[in-house]
Amino acid sequence: MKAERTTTAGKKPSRIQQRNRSRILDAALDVFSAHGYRGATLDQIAVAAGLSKPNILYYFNGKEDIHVTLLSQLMETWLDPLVEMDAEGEPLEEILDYVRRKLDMAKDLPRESRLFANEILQGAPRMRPHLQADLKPLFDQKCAVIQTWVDQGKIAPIDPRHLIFSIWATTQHYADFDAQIAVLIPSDDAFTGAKHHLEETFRKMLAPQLSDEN
Amino acid sequence: MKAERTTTAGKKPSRIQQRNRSRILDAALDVFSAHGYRGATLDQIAVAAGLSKPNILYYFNGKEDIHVTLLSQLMETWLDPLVEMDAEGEPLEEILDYVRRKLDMAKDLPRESRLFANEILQGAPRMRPHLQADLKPLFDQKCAVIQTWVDQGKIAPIDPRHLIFSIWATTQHYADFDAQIAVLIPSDDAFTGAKHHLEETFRKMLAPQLSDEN
DNA sequence: TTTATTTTTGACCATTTGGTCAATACGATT
DNA sequence: AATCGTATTGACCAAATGGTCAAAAATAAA
Repeated sequence: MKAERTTTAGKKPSRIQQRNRSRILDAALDVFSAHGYRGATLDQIAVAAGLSKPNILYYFNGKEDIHVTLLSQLMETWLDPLVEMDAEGEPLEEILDYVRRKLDMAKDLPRESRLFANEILQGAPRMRPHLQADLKPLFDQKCAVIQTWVDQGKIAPIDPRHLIFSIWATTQHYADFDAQIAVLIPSDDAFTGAKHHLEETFRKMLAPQLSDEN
Repeated sequence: MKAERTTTAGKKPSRIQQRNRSRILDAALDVFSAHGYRGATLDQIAVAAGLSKPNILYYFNGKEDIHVTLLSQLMETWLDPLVEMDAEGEPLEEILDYVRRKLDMAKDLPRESRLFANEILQGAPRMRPHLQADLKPLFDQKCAVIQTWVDQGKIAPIDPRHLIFSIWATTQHYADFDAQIAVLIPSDDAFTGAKHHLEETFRKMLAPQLSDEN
């Protein structure tokens, strides 16, 4: 029976273990997000982490194990902004806040955004289970919430599913397609301009039809 | 001096040559768009093309040559919808038509969309020159056109650059993130729903401020 | 039918890459 | 200081992969 200190750590992770595992994960995030799964090599990750390759295999069962660990961790962070959207809050502000959180995320966590994008682009081979188990229920639930807002006339009649897709697409675009954007506009402008633009855009998109709203 | 029948074909390409080159490119589009540059192998491309690996190296100078050829060809197709946007046309309709063309493109050419997305995600290592030389000037020119429409009050005041980004993001999203969308909604609905949603969205976004328009 | 030219391929190669392993260095506990 | 479990690594390995090449087919030209 193997030691197996990776998947389900038998006991408590030592100080040094915790430090090295997170070093590796951070390095791997760099490399995977920049080159994709196949494009990343253990040697690159090792160098970036400041550890030897065998040492990395001491902390993780293999390349895929690192990648999966990364994606699993990411999922939580990734869904959080949507989780926070409150059914009890003021509809328009709730959605606009969601957009803001998503855009901040693209700005502050571009590596994570690209890691995710890469995985989905390749058909989500290692992530579909997570999507099914975690994203789908949350998505359905929040769609229902938005639908009630629509039904109550609090926001314009809109398909909640495509609204969410639009939010994902427009915000993540600034992280995922950064290389293209950098060619087209001064890169420092991008996020400040985007913030204003998206705020205005979604405000107009969601403004309830003029009639007798409360 | 080498034969060099790849880059700048010295003479006229024979029937068989033309057929095989396009077979290879089509197969490569499949493989590259599905696995990314590094993830794709010459063997996969060879099998998909129904040719032997050495035979493929007979028609192209190497893996990178195939990839670059593909990207170069794609660029033209990819920019076309934006090229067609007519400065003389009716502003709102011109932009909405652009959105429609872009969405049709995501629907009909998902492989191309993913190939492009993959390349940009990796930092556009092989495409930045093309972006600078082809995309940038076109982008600037069309931004100027849209800006005049804004200045004339024909459409709502909006940053043309971010408007275009939003169009790219929302349309390409349906091709690039297909794997995710397929988990969330019945896949056949996606594009029809998207068409209506995006039409409404951009119509609202661009509706000129209510005042005395012509 | 010959001859010249273009295609095609089996057999190889050098490198890269994910992964193993025995041996060594290290750190805490007694 | 001796001991024991934890960390670390140099040396390897097998498989995968991009690419080469000389020889054989196939095709076109004479």
